Amino acid sequence: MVHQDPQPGNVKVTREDWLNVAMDLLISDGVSDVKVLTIGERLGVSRSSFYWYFKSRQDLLDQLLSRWEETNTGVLIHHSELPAETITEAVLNLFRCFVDDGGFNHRLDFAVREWARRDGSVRRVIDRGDNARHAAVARMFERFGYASREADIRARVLYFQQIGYYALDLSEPAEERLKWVDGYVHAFTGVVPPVDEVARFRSYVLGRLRAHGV
Amino acid sequence: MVHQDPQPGNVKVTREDWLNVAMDLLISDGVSDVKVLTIGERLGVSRSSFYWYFKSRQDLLDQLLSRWEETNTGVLIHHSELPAETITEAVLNLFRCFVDDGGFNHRLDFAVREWARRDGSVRRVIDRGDNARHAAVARMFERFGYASREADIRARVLYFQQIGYYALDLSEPAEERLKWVDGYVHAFTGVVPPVDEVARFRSYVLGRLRAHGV
DNA sequence: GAACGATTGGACATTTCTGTCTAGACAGAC
DNA sequence: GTCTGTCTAGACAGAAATGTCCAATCGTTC
Repeated sequence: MVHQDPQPGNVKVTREDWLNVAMDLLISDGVSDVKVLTIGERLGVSRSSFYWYFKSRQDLLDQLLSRWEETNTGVLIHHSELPAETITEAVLNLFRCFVDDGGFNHRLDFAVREWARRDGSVRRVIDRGDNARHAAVARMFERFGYASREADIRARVLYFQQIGYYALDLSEPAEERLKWVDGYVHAFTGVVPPVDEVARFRSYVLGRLRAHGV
Repeated sequence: MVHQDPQPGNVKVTREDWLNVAMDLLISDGVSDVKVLTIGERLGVSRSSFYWYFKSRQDLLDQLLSRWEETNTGVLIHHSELPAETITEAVLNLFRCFVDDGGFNHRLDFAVREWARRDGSVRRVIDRGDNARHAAVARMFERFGYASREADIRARVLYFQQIGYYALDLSEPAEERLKWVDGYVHAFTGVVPPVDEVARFRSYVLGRLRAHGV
């Protein structure tokens, strides 16, 4: 929305502005509502100048998909590789990316998944991401001595369950969701998490909440 | 598609025909592609006669949502209540509704979930269904002696994971998926399933597949 | 301060939907 | 056999989208 260095000539918005508003629309309303007219109206700019920056609507959508690919999957993999003393701590570290603001954006993830249901090329991009995510979580379990097959299954249960949670689109307040954390960790790892690990996670989440004034 | 008893007069299609084709479209292409023209073309009938049977497109959509409500949730709850000797057998019984043809239709479920993301009234119907499903699975765990809190969490892990599996929309062949069954049951219940229970489930699924000539 | 060129706006064409209106077709009742 | 009520087709209107064309605008450069 902010134009760092105003371009020469009669410029009102940049290509980035178009992309940012398009991304917001994709997340909140789905790909079918990413419309040139709507974005133009939000930017206070004529619809036709869109075609200066993009070849077509499809061109814009391709850019959005590239953006998605760079964000969510990378964040999740990074968190799965965070150093930890125990498997339970590793799982709690992974959970952090689901509560971090700059972390995993589940609404974006589902907007893209929905899109993929009707577009084969998007489907392929998603499959690549899901495989990478599952493999990263499985490696996390293996690092703590789980045999390859068990690590694979536990990674499936953990990752699929997390995606399922977002698929349901529950609007559970964070305090409510926190109540179940130790239970989840136990179910995912087969190990009861030490109380101090869980306490550390709880205060991390609550701190985040306060920092953003919820 | 079949007209049991041909209606009097100049009748080509019935209200049911319109609804069936609309449901197929909802499942395969999503609610935004449930279009009067498209359905009419598939039925080989003029678009305008749609308005004889339905007040408007919205009227048709309301009917589709009612149909969904009657099917998926009921099937899942029924399977969660099937008699079993052990918790592992009970979980395997529940799994059956995910492989049965007349069972849980996951593509329909996601078509409706996607729809709910942009329609508050649909959202409320879905929430009701999800609560009922989760409660049914939790009751299943309680029946086998799990304490209320643990039953609740295990129900979440199981149900959310299953929904997550379908959210990913993997196209895993049944044989591949079957490989992990005992691991899943173990992760969900904390109990290693007896080999004969798993074998019974396997042959049930494979029998189903053969019966439908896949 | 005039020319330049990167943007922008408005008019136009086209497609794809929903919904309305009216005349016609067709089986069965009389 | 005509009448009646139940569907059906086609013409029309209108909204919402995408994409094209060309003239207008406004810093920058010379």
